[in-house]
Amino acid sequence: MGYREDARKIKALADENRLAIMMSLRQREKCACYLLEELNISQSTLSHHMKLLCDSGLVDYRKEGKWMHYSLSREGVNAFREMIDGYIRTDD
Amino acid sequence: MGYREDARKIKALADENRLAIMMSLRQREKCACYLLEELNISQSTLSHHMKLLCDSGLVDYRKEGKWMHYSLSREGVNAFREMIDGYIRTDD
DNA sequence: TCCATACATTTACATATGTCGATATGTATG
DNA sequence: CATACATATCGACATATGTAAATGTATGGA
Repeated sequence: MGYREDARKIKALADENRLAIMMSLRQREKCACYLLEELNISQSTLSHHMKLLCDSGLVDYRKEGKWMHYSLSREGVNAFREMIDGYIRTDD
Repeated sequence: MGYREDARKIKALADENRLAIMMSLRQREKCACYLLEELNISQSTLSHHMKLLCDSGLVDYRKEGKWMHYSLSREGVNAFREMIDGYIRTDD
């Protein structure tokens, strides 16, 4: 069973800065420089967090010139929800 | 904002052994000694994981004599689901 | 009361993770 | 091409986390 992979995806969300990023992305697509102003973290730290979120599939990216635009991935988010549900559903 | 508390709860699920425990508890209530046989971990490690799961609210416990019986908490699980949803919902 | 059983707590340690400064890479613009 | 800007990667470090052995605590039976 692939508990390791699922744990890795859940870990992508298990950090307060990444939760703040997710909340911000719920509104609309944001570029990295915008997120950087919202959060009190360094640019390298933000880049690290965005990599984890993108790798997990929760966040999509779009490169436009010098800018990286990040947004919630509808597919990734739905897959995540179902994955979580597989662990916490109580089968009434 | 309570990102820290939410991150803590999500972390409770972000481990492969704890995911295996959740899958096992989906079937029915289990005592610690039973879980111990299912998982290849030491007794102290299991106890540690159960504490994290109980603290997160996802798992309920019931003490019966020498035995500890663990089960999914319906309330905790529903609260967890909604908490997660608050971060990944895309507001269509 | 003594002992075995079931579980929790403590302690120690190796690995994982979050963080930032420094540096590298890529992109537009003069 | 040189420079500025946006972002990624690297290196180092402190803290968090998962793990198990040893020990502590509670419960029940002989």
